[in-house]
Amino acid sequence: MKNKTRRILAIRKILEKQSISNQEELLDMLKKKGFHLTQATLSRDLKFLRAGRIPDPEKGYVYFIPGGRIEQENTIAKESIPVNGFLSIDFAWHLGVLKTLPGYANSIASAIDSIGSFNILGTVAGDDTILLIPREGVSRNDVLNELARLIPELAEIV
Amino acid sequence: MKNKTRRILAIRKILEKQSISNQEELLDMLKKKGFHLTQATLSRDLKFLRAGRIPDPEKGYVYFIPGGRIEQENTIAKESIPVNGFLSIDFAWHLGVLKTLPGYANSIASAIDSIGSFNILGTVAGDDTILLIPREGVSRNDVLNELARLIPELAEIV
DNA sequence: AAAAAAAATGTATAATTTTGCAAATATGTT
DNA sequence: AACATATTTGCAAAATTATACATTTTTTTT
Repeated sequence: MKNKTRRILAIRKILEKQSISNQEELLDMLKKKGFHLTQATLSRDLKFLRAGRIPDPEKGYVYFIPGGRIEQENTIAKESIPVNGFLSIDFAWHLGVLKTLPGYANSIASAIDSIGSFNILGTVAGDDTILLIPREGVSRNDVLNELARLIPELAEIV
Repeated sequence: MKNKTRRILAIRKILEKQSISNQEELLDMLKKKGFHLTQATLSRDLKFLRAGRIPDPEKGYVYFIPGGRIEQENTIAKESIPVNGFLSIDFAWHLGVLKTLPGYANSIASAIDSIGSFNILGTVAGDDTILLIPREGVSRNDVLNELARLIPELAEIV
């Protein structure tokens, strides 16, 4: 099934970059890229991707993928940003969840790791979220106090 | 030629209000409204209007007019935008673990974040896996219900 | 108003896309 | 591994959409 996945990603990439006006055309491109499939499968792939087709003055009709989510994220960022990108922290059970500006999670997480706190077992960072795992028996306040060394804003709420 | 104009407007109005999945269907509606035309003309009208068609979980395929109802839902939208690439969800303890197609985790996670659910504290995305942290006291079903807004497939199992 | 030009439409058909079904692959279970 | 389940895919055919061409209708020009 890895095949389908790679293909789907390739299709998305192609559609985002070029103007494709029918499936036959896209099929050729995919074949040149080494994918082996039929038009029927391609039709299903496009459905899976929710790729639509819209009339176009130039090419007659053109396929497109709705939702450029990735681009939107890029524009949202970089604005009223606190220097370090930290946004908030919450706890659920024993876990801490930090929210950051998109793309900041890793650097903040690694900063947290670097303080080598005995109280903080480790962190897992995504793009804009950090999962923080405290050692057993460590209170939320303990964690907040540790973090306050890195994140001044926290000093106020501890 | 006044005819064409009235018809074009009627088509636009219909497409903005209802989900039409093919030209035959739209043709019937127009005929009931007193317009007399063939599918060929309708095809030309749709091209004139730049009306596109995109895959839809409900009706298979749905026509839309750029700038109209669906388009807005898909682009701007505070409303739920269906996401692609979702594969499965499981729970371990209080944590949800979503599997996605490779490379999709981040976009789906960010879609989840964007609905701003009080129930969902945050997510952490890898390449094809998302860790979802619910707020304390939130049930699995609560989470599933939130997610169903983004992932139509979930509506069935909730 | 007649002639010429342009636009709109239907018919028939071509082009394109979708899908039912069966076979092949892959995944999950015991 | 062997069996059961589920997913993916190709093939062929159906369904849908687009268009070449001829004809009619509308608009413009004289």
